[in-house]
Amino acid sequence: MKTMLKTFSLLSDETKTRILNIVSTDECCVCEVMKALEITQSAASRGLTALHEAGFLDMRKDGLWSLYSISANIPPYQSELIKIIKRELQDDPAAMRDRERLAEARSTSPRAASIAVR
Amino acid sequence: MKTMLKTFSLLSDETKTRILNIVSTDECCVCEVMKALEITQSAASRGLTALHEAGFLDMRKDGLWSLYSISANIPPYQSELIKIIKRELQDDPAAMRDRERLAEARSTSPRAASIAVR
DNA sequence: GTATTATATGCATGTATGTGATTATAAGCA
DNA sequence: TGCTTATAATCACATACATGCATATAATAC
Repeated sequence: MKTMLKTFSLLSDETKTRILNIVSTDECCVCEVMKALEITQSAASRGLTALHEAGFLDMRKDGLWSLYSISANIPPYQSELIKIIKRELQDDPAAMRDRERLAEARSTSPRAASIAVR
Repeated sequence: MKTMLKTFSLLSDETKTRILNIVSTDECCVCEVMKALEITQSAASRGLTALHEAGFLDMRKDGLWSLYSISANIPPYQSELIKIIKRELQDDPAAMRDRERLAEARSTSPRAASIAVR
């Protein structure tokens, strides 16, 4: 029960929910999340770390970048929560701007080249 | 988005989650919830009121009693959240005791008679 | 080597919220 | 009219936590 409560607590925070929403689409580094959500580097890093520790996100290092993506092995209830969030944020104005700014950040960041290669 | 975040915040609290879990089975009055969870009357009333205001529970008055039950018309995502909670708490020790004490409270409370009639 | 970039973390602060104790309201009963 | 029971609301307090700022760490480039 404790784990589930912690998860709900995590998702009751707007920043973490918005982060989860954009990372659920594509693997992101910290500075992309920071630019997409227009939040400080500190907030982006902490939000991603928390989602990683809660089991939502995988993390891998690539040079200077820490890359976060939806965890491959996720408990069923977390997977259902992600679905709920993605559906609710589909038409949300703030979330839509997040997605736009993420695309913009991706196309101009130093990572753009390596992303294009994938 | 705000509504969903508020809902997650609500469910990140153990008391409210346990309340929702037992009320999702049967209509309950405040004092039954209080006895089932072994919490104060204050905590039981506040938890039920919060779940009612969030749209999870309906409330009706019957004499001295305030009776709460799962809301008839509930948004899809809330209904999914209830399913998740019920599944996670199925084998939870604390939740199992809650259910046992609820049955006990129901069989001995002044409401026992009116329940039996239903 | 130094400089730059990306990320993580320690610290202090403000806000939100859960809690018990108490009080208020109100219905039913003698 | 009291008296009891059930519930809700107010209050003061404590805890949890999200945040920005500053700093630390680490990898890459020059």
